[in-house]
Amino acid sequence: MAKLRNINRSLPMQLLHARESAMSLFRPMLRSFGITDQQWRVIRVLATQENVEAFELSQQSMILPPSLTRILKNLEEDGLIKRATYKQDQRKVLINLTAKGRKKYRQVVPESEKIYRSIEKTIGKKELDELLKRLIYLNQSLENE
Amino acid sequence: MAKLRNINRSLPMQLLHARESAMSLFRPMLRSFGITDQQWRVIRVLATQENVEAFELSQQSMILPPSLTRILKNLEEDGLIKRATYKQDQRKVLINLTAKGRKKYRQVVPESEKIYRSIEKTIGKKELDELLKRLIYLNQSLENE
DNA sequence: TAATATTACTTAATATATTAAATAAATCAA
DNA sequence: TTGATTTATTTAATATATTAAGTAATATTA
Repeated sequence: MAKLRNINRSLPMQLLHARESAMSLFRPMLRSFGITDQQWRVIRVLATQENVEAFELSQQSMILPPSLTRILKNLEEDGLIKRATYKQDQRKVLINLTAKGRKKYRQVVPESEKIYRSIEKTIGKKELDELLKRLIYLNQSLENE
Repeated sequence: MAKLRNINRSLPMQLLHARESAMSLFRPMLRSFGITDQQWRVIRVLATQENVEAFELSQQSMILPPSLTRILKNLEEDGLIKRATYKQDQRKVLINLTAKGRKKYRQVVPESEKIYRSIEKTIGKKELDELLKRLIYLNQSLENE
């Protein structure tokens, strides 16, 4: 039978594995704050920018527009974000954190950093930097395909 | 306000980005064969082993048991896999590819390898090997946390 | 050996992912 | 300036992810 590379040599599988290994460290913490992984991705983007358009937010949080629509609906119901239509272009939606959303961000940040530093300690800062550098290079390379 | 590391320095985000960049190259091909990413993960595990237990398959395909239950149901309906209960332990389910499933595997493998080689060409074999090595190291390190 | 605990898997409920189609506002072209 | 096209977002439909709870079979233990 035709043979495929071993699963250990599969880049997509190793990336999935690594992502899961990493997120499994953050997930319980995020849940303890009542938010999902994706909600946190949205919040952290909004924490450093104001009046972010949905498409821009979609890109930065790596969440496709249809998923983002629902996530924003839930975050809005929870009072963490608010939407406003952009007057100059009524198609666009501008999104911002509410005071409650910013508070949530401030609460999560130190816990997140704590976990991140424990990862850094486990594999070593040098190794982590090296890995990040190569991931960024991969992302840039595959983007211009 | 408390500040979080830039998103470019976030390992989980870069891993997600990389995974998406990679999968976006494979996805259209898989869809053209009528299978999802996850179905392909299941099929490729089954292609090299017989009578795989559900839990084992779950581990190797990186799919949680509840998701796997549904995926197996769909694959069974499509006639690509078959389930059998293990006589010695009636709790267990043994899963195998059908002839149709093996045919699907044989059809996808060369296309998959083609894409993989194009990635290899884009970022360079050496760089890819280096990245894989570091990902495997990360996975092993985080596993024993 | 009957009560209890564990194991392997499935169901259920809610959230997200993916693809296609729909909608409404803005832009373009004849 | 109106009809066609594009843009930004949402709906819809199906598939998967996550967590908790349920079920049936097996293993343990008093």
